[in-house]
Amino acid sequence: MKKAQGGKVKMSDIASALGVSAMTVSRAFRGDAGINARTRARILSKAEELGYVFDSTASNLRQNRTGFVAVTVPSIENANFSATVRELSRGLLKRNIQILLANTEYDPEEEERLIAQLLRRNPEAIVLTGAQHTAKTRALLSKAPMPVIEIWDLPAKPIGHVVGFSNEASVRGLVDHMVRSGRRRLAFLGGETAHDPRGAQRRAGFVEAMAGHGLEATRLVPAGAAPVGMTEGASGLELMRELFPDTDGLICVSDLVAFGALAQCHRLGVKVPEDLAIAGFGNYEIGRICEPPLTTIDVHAGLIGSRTADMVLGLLEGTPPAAPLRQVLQPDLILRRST
Amino acid sequence: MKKAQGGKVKMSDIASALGVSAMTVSRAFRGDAGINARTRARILSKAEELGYVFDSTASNLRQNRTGFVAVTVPSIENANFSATVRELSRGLLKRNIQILLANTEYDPEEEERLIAQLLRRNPEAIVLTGAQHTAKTRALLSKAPMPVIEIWDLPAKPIGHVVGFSNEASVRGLVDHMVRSGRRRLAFLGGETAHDPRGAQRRAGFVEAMAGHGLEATRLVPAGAAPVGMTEGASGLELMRELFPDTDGLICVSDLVAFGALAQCHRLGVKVPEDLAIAGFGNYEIGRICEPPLTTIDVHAGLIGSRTADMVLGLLEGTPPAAPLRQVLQPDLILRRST
DNA sequence: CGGAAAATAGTTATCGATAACATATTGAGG
DNA sequence: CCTCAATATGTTATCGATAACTATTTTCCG
Repeated sequence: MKKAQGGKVKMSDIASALGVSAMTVSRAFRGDAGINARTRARILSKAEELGYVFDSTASNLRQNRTGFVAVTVPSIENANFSATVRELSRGLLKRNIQILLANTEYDPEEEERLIAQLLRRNPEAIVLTGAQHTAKTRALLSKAPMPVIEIWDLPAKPIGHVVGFSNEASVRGLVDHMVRSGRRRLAFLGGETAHDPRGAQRRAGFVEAMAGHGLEATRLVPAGAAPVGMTEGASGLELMRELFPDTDGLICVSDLVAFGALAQCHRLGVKVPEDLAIAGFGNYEIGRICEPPLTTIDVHAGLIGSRTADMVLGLLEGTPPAAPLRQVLQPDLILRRST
Repeated sequence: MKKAQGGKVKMSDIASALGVSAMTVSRAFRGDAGINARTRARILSKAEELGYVFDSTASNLRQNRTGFVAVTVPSIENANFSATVRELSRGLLKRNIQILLANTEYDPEEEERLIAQLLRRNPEAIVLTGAQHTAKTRALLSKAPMPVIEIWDLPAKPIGHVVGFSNEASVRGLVDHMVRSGRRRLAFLGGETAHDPRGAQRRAGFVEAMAGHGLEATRLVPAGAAPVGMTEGASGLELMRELFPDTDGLICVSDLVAFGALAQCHRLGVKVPEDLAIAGFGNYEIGRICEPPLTTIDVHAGLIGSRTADMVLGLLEGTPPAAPLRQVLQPDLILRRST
């Protein structure tokens, strides 16, 4: 039942059908103040009758506004990132702004290609998850006319605005907790690759925090290339027991990895937390449900999204701020029975 | 370092800088055949020098092509849907087509609002996850000039094209397996609400399959409104034990729910599969890792995405098919130790 | 009732790239 | 040296909505 007839209905069609001008129709659609209520009603009803669909491409060109925001994420399959995207999307919906989504697959080169594509579309703002970019990406974006927001990290040299938290400091909270409860032989699982900057920061935070307690952070277990998930957690636990059999506390780069390790402990008869304390990162739903539930860091992934949405809307409506905005969120330590 | 200078660089600026026409610049950018290689090189290098960024809004208007596809999902946080989106995105990237994403939050009214918005943007195609729509949505889409594809279901009255699988038939496979292994007092957890049509179909499939074995499907346990996850699985198991304590096999509306139930069994000392067999749906990563790993149905969520991408590309390039396309995928039964 | 302000609507030009058509240049063959 | 085709480039009009400006009608006051 596709519209077979050639010409599509446009504003001027409605206008001539009613003997008014196209401009009046345009005004009616935008709810412009200076238009007679009855005229407006006639226009809207005629539009409905003709099956008119507003064409935003024309409007986009004329107004130099597109009404969407470009968003890159390493992987939309990660529940943390998708929570951010969801809240971002929900927040932007208040102003009818939509999201143009791109997956970088944890690859800065791919990110560069995607951003080059996205820029051509004139998004109202560009939101980047992560702070690791190629030089060319940085160059492109620093010249871009729209706001750029890096989220999920606290870059030392931000391109524009920032909504993030400190991965290092968050891990410190976990280490402190483990040490406080008597564990000394701590290991960290994951985050060894340059390809996963957030994981690497968490691992760096681990090393740093251990040093703060006068402990050596020698128990660093690799988990492979990002994205690492439950599968890598399970195999990683085996590797840990092989390399550092005396470990009494394990901090994992994410709850998914921690759960994989926990499940493997189950299979091997390792008691958690008696034999081994396990902590995750990210406060995924699974950490709340599994047995024992996981001690973790809640990074407030959804909040990052909603705060970003608020920041975008603020930037679009108000006057540009003198200095780039930087919003630092405080993750929370969540203590559960796995430690 | 924002571009402070007023005017943005456009094709005609490059053109006049080189003493050629804007048309030639346009041709150079699109790699048009009839253009001198040296001219083209000069244009591209001058564009680089001036920091030119192609403006697709103008191109969109003139060519009546936008280069993006609108996609609605109930929730991007669901790993199954996000896998579909990822593969869809990946597949469309081959032709530089991007995704405009919208979350319906499992609400047909919200879907209607979103689709009305998305339509104004002239997407090249519209992909809807799910087949439950309001009458107005159906009306809007059946008049829409671009291809419409419903995925993840096999609607009786499709709007346009379809890439999906049968939820009912898939659950039948699980029931058959349970019955074959001697279980008779089977329960189904979830899918009772009209708000979650896929869950409802799975539950209907359960009832149907039980009837096929001459068994009564009286053990239907509600899990609450979509989205249901691990939390509802855990509470649902308790409810099941209260309502139907003699149950010996539990089929859950998803792996997440099944895992929640499994974790609760752990806590209550219920042995799986000895006391209770548990099966999930969707083949999420968690089902492979948890202990015991879950019997489930692999619906090939990623494949749905890549097949949809192929279908979209085919529809955009070739001549429109005489009849709407309908691609039916076959989910696989995956047997693991939880049953 | 006169006149100014407010309310309402119309005209024209424009956003930037590109389709469609027109023109200029080159080169090969006779 | 000329013709015709192939190659390379230029001109003009256009996609559809809307900003900026102008014109008309109403309203409301002294």
